[in-house]
Amino acid sequence: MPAWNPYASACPTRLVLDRVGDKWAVLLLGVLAKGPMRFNRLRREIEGLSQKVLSQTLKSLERDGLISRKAIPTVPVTVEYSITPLGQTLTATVDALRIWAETHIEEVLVAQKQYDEAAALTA
Amino acid sequence: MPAWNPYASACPTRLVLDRVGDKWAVLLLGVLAKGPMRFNRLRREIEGLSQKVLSQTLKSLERDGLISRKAIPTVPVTVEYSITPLGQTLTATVDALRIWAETHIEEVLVAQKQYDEAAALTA
DNA sequence: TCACCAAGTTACCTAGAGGAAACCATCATG
DNA sequence: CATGATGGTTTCCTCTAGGTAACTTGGTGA
Repeated sequence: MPAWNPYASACPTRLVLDRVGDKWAVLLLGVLAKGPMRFNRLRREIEGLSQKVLSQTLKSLERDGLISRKAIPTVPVTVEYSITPLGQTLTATVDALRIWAETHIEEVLVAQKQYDEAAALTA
Repeated sequence: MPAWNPYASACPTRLVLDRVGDKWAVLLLGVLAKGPMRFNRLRREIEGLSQKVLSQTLKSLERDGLISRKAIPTVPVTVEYSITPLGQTLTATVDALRIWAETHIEEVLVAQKQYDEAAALTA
């Protein structure tokens, strides 16, 4: 195993953090983890997500092998997106993060409150 | 527990993803997990990190209660940053992500290669 | 013929993140 | 007196992510 260098874009840590740090990518993986879905359905399901960004995000997720795209020759053609086994393993891991957040959010909020109050005194 | 809404900035999921998606924040947590460190030492340790962003990132991490700041009245004054117990639990969780990345990077790279080759054919 | 669905692409614009580098205060040393 | 260390703040500038909205392609039905 090479010494991973987080500054290099090729570092796997950076790759996964890029995905995980992307709000829409996480949301998409979460939705698709529940079952396959078509393009416009995803758009309606995830409020606030524009066509452009949806298209971009789906592409990069597909490129990473986390989701797969299947064009079905209906008329008009429908395109179904589904999560891959690889994508499944990632959502499982991201879930650990979600659980951390739900477990510790109170502590974070308390810390923020204290910090802000202390800052208010100084100002 | 309320139904967490990932669109709201108050959603804990978004909060933790904001931190985790921040390259420098993750790097800082990683370094501080190994032991306390002073400002300028951090700057030298983490190549490419500007003073401004270091300062900003340390502040937000401190505000979230993930690290703590201690000014020591030496001369010139030294400021020591260290990870909190709360921060420790987060780094442990983020490690799961790092492990996912190291475990599955090969699959992702293969997927990307296949995707790019297929795209090259179409073009 | 016109209108409408699908799934995108493209052009345009703007706000914000982040880098570079200068500036600040304090004290000690040469 | 000037320089260098400490730990920052401030200004300026650039670059890109992402939003809006219009356009595309192809086929179907009114």
